[in-house]
Parts: sequence; C-alpha cells; structure tokens
Amino acid sequence: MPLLVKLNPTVSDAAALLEKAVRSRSLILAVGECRVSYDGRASSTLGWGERLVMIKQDGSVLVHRPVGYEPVNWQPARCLVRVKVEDPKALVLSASRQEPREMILIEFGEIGLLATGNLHDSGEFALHVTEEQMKEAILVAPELVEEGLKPLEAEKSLDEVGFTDIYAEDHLGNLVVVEIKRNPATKAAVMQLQRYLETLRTVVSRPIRGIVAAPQLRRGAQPLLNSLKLEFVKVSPEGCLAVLKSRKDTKLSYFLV
Amino acid sequence: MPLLVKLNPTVSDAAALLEKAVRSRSLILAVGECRVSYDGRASSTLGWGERLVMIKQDGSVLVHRPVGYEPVNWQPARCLVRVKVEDPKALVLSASRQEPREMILIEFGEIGLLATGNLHDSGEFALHVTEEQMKEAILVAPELVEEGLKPLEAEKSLDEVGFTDIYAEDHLGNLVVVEIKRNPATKAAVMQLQRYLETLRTVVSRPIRGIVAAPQLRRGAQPLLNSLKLEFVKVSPEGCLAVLKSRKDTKLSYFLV
DNA sequence: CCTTTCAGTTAGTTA
DNA sequence: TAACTAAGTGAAAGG
Repeated sequence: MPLLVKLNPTVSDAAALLEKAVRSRSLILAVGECRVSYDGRASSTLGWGERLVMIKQDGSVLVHRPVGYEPVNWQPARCLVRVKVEDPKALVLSASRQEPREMILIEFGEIGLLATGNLHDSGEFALHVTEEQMKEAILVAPELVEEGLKPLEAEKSLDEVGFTDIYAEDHLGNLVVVEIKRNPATKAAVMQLQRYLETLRTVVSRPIRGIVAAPQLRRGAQPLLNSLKLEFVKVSPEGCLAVLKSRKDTKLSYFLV
Repeated sequence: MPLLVKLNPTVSDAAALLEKAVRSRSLILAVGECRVSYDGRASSTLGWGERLVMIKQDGSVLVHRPVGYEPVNWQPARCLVRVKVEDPKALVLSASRQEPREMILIEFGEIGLLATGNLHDSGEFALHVTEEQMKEAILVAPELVEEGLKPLEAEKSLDEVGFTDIYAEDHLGNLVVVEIKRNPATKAAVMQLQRYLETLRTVVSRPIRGIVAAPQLRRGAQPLLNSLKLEFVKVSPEGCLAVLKSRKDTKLSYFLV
C-alpha cells in the first residue's frame, strides 16, 4: 500500500501528482477547497467550500461534503477524468461520460491534503439473508424444516417484537410453531419460543410442537431446549437464499408462459 | 482547514488520534487494511483488504473499496462511533444505531494514512432543471409545447402526487392538460394523465386534449398514447434551462430571491 | 412520527 | 443492449 501524500501542495505540484495518478488509475484523495458544477440529466452548482474529493481506481468520482451519507456530486465508474491548469492557480478536474452525456467540473482552491496510491482489495464480501427472507423461504419450501410440514397462516405477532415465526401442521396433524433465527439461537430465543407456546396453549388444546429454526444453537441453548421439550432444526441463511432464488425463477417463468 | 495527518501510525497512535477525532466529531479518513462485519436489517462480512474508511462530522461512516460508486459498508448519520483497542494490535471501530438496531465493526490492520480535521463548508448547492423548473419554463414560454398555447392557471393537484401539470387553451379554444416529465415518459405517466383527464371530463364538458411533455417516450408508451388519443411533445430540460437562463438575464432579481 | 414518493437514484438480472 | 427490479436503498415531503 504505497501512498504518495502531499500536504498543502502548490497548484503545479498538485496538478503533476493528479495527472500521474489519473494516468495510472490510482486512488486519489484530495481534501481542500473546491467548487463543483454538474451538467447532464440535470444540472447543479456547488459554491466554494472544503470537501473531500475521491477518484477511485475504476474512474468513479465522488465529492463528499463534511456531512451527509451521500456524495453531493459524483460520476459513476468508467468516466473520462482529465486534469487541467487553466489560469495560473486554477486547477480544474473534469469527469465526463456519455450515455447519459454528462460531466462534472471540480475547480480546486487551496488543497490541504492530496494522497494517491493503489489499494489492493481482494477481500470477499458476503451479504447474508435476513430473518424475514428466511421466513419467506420456509413458507415456500417447508421441507427446509421438516418433510410433510404444511404452513397454516401468516405470523401472529402476539405483540412479540422480533419474533419471526410460522404456524404449521406436521404430517401427524400436530400444531407446529417455528421460530426462525438468522443468527445462532441463544437461550433468550428459546425462552421466547417457550413463552409464546405457553400463551398459545392457553387458547389451543391440541398438541403443539415448538421448533427453533436457526443456523445453529448457541452454547447453553441445547440443554434448555431439551428441558423444555422443544426442538432444533438447522436452517442456514444460504439454503434459504437458494430457495428464494429458485422461486424467483419459477415465478418469472409463470408470468412468461 | 487544519488537518492532522499521520503516515503508517502505530496502533496506539492511531487509536489516540481516532479517539480524539471521534470526541471532537472531526472528519476522519483512514486508508489501510481492514475487515468489516455488519449486522442489522441484514448482515454482511467483508474480508481483509485495503480500503478507505471515512467518518464524517455528523457521525456517518463510509467504507469504500478501491472501486465502485457505493460504499461497501456504511452507517448513516447520528450513529454512535466508538474506538476500541481490544488485543494488542487490534484496533476496532464500531458504529451503531438503533431504529433500526444495527451496527458495523471495522477491524483495522496496517494503516497507511490517517487524517483528521474539521472541514468548513457553507457553499450553497443548487440543483437545476427539475420538473418544477420545466413547468416554470413552459409557463413562461408555452411555445416550448405548442404555438398559440395559453396557460390558464396553476396546478390543480386532484390528489395526484408527482403530477406536474399545466392547464392551458390551444388556439382553437380547446382545453389542454400538459403533463411534464423531466425523464423519458413511461406508460405509468401516460396512464396518470389518462386518469386525470377522465376525472376532469366528469366535471368539464368542453373538449380536452392531453399532452405529455417530456424529453422522450419510453418504449411502450407510444402505443398506449395512441390508443388513448393522447399526444406527445418533445420538451428537453436543456431547452427549458435556456428559457430560464434568458429570463434570468432579463429578470435577474427574480432568481436572486 | 409515520407513510409515501422521489432520486442526476445505482446496480444487478434477464430477455 | 435495453428493460425490469431490488436496495441494509437514503432523503424529502406530506399527513
């Protein structure tokens, strides 16, 4: 991670460093005064102020104000970035693309920090499925929990917060309550299911089974589960994801018939 | 713009600088190795790699990989940021919020650049040529839509949200409703105009024309337009901007309000 | 405070 | 390549 860093560079220094970095498609960070104009799908102007300008290694350009999640101005990847020194002391950076045809112009004033370098990032990013999605998947493919399971109706919350559950019937006709956890189920989760079942048994006389569906049981949850005569079924977010994907496919083909 | 910059800081140096910056709610830039985990509405993990971590002055946290417009992980403004040095050499940054309850953990490895400071940005941001402004332009220069068109009155919403429209009379005295879209008009836009006209025709007996004024028609909108006997007129944001600009020259005071 | 709608949405997927 | 859809959407506007 060799970084080239300049503090309070002159215009010519900054221009030289920027041009080199743009050519080599390095990451560029510039903290300093600038103003920005944009023209394309819409048009905008941004007066002078201190911001962070970031040019990424794929050519995307981001102008960030000191507050706010979103960049105030930007340009997506694969745009053409150019550095110009127009008048003495006027360093301008342009980023343009076509389709749609648009460009942003960033005029710099005093720059406090200019840093460039090539970051190496091969780390894997994995976004996991949500509890709600796991529930969806189990409703579509109840065999993820147990063969012969038939979901009865949608969630009845009982004012329980964070309780993702499914009502179902097993192949013997027993009522089944499935509590879904995306993360390893804790003793608290088991107790939550237990309280739910207790409430339910005051209004339903038929036998009720309680199943915790989660990727695994946290330490200490298994003994509690046994003593309460509840059950655990391993259901992984990944397996649910696969079901959701396949369902998407079938749904799509249904509409295309 | 006093910036505090450290190159290749030690863990303890980095921790000290980070803690101070977090307390004073300064902007923080950290370029270096990290891995990230997120848990909340969904959950995600991101393995080791070199990234830019940015903490803004409102507490928003952004983790940017060297490519891509969007941050790979983030936390919106007003979240609680904490710095921890857990094991020797393990610098961890956590950013959490509730509603929804979620948090990200950023564990740092080698840090190449750490910069903090308070940026001062009072520059005004103005986005031009919105749909509203296109409406302004057409009210000023109705010939953008049709020669002889005379606007009658300002918008009557009819509970329609997002319906930017103009009432007018054509040179034959027909009532004309113009629906303005800054982006290519979709079938939905056409249907919206149609529903509007249907409602209008229940209370007005004279002939009414419906015109979609947009830079272009999205695929599929033209046949629908034809079958409903509606019309399309190409009106570009650029043309509207030109009108607004020319008006700006003549009536500068209006825009300075 | 909650819901709805917009965005220079961006990004991914599929026909 | 173009149209469609989802997003940890975020942000603004209206009730």
